[in-house]
Amino acid sequence: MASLAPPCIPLQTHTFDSDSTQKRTEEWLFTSLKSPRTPTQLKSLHAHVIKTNLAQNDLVLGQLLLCSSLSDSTNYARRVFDSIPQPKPFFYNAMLKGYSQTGQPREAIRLYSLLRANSVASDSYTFAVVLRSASLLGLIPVGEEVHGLVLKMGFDCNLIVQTALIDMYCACGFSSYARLVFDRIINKDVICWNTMISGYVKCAEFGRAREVFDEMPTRSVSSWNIMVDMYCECRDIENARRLFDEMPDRDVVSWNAMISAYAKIGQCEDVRWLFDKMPKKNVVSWNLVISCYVHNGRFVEALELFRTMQVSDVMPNEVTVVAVLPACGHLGALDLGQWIHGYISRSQIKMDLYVNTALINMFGKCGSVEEALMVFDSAIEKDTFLYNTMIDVLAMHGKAEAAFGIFENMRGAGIKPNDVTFVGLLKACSHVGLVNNGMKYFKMMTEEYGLIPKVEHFGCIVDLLGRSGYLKEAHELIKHMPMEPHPILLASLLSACRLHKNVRLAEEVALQLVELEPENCGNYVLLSSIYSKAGRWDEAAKLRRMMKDKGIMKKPGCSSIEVNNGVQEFFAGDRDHPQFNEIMEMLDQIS
DNA sequence: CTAGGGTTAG
Repeated sequence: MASLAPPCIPLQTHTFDSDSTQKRTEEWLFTSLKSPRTPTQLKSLHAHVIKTNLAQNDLVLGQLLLCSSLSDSTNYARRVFDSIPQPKPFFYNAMLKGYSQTGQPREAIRLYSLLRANSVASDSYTFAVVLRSASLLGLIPVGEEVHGLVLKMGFDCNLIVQTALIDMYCACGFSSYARLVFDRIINKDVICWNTMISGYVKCAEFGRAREVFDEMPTRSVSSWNIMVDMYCECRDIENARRLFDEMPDRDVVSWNAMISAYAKIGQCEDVRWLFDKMPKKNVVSWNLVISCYVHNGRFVEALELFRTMQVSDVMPNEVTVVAVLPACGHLGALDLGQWIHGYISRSQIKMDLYVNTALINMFGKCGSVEEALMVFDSAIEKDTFLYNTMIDVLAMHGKAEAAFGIFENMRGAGIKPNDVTFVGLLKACSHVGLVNNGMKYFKMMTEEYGLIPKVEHFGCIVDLLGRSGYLKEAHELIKHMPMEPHPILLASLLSACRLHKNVRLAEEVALQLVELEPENCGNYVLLSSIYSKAGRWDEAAKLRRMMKDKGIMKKPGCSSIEVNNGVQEFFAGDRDHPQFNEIMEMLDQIS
């Protein structure tokens, strides 16, 4: 949920001299509470409310609640709410509104139970908010109870409540109940129609959704957007595009929905073409293109686009930084990563779970374990993803003990490890050769947590055994795995053979590997280097000839560095760089 | 009512 809070404008000065009457203070408070406020401002305003005996004034107090709720300070609002002896129905609604708008449906439902327990009157507004929360949580019992009350109290002519009911029933998977409500409404508005259509889409009843769409007397842009989105979900991009081209008007959402469709299937060119063509872009548009580039390994372009965004009129948000940070990580662009870290602290971007995870991952990939740990320690909320990432970063840097420690913290905090957690732990073991620990975690994962080992886990174990010289055991494990041997496992064993100079097994594995993926140059290179190391030059030469005959090219190695806020990529054997000679001279000097 | 985000074996 995006922050509704700041920019908070400063409070207008108000003096409490003899001139300032109660009325004027009241007016001042009321205006001040119309805009979002920082926690400090709220506190001082609340103090004034109490000091001036305005706590009896329902209007001012209600406005204070509403203001706190909508300034992302629902906790503060709740404290004020709880200090009121008998809150008026309006206060409940203000609180409910806050919970609903800050994405806390669970709290909204809890407050609603309190409202029912205290027999406080509800109105159509209460019902609409509670239904929305129930729909988010899929709480059909609450939804049905509210439906009963709505009928009993005669709110069944209220379009907003009816629409909320349709949404709730569809979110809980009962589209037929929703349809019953829908059919009884006489004067349906566009939102009501749209809710029915999107409800059918949510229940994966695409044919019905289309029927309702075709029946609509008048369609809004959203109606079309829902349909475009529906076809995207069915992976029917042709129909999505047909509808997009057909629709009479397109808004940002329409363009973004279409861009998102192309992004999902990795068509960066179409994504970029639409992005450049759209008349008005918002933050979602930028995020879509950036993340599309990143997901397709086009990190340099992603960073370039991020730079362009900074000089545009759109401000980056949480999603933007989560999208660009992996690009920094992949390119090892620590400077830029650090700059983004600072930028987040300076701006209104919240360090949520996603942002923190992306930061830890980026710092880890860029080699700064210290900064990764700093972000980890400062994270207020920690979930499985965040722990997994931290464990993985420590494993990557050979800090096995620290990784184990984080794992223990995780268990202590009651956060459930998943299969990825164990990939990290096993990786930590294999990097420092802790065979016993590795076996312990492998056992723990299956026996204590009931997780089914995947190729990734076997990969770590093969690596762990192989590196420590248990080549035979590793080979046996691959043979007896419950799944097909992934080429990566064999490649891992092959490099272990090279490490421990076991040419006989290496040959066996390499042949199997070459059979499995004949087009991969790496396998030939590895085997040929094993032959060379063992002094079997003719076999090595034979292999290279074989590669040539099959037309297998060695892929150039690639590395990148940050230069003046840009990222330069280098390919092995690339002599086309304009400053090639200077670079070589510099390299000579360095060595 | 509609669009965007994080961890995974060499």
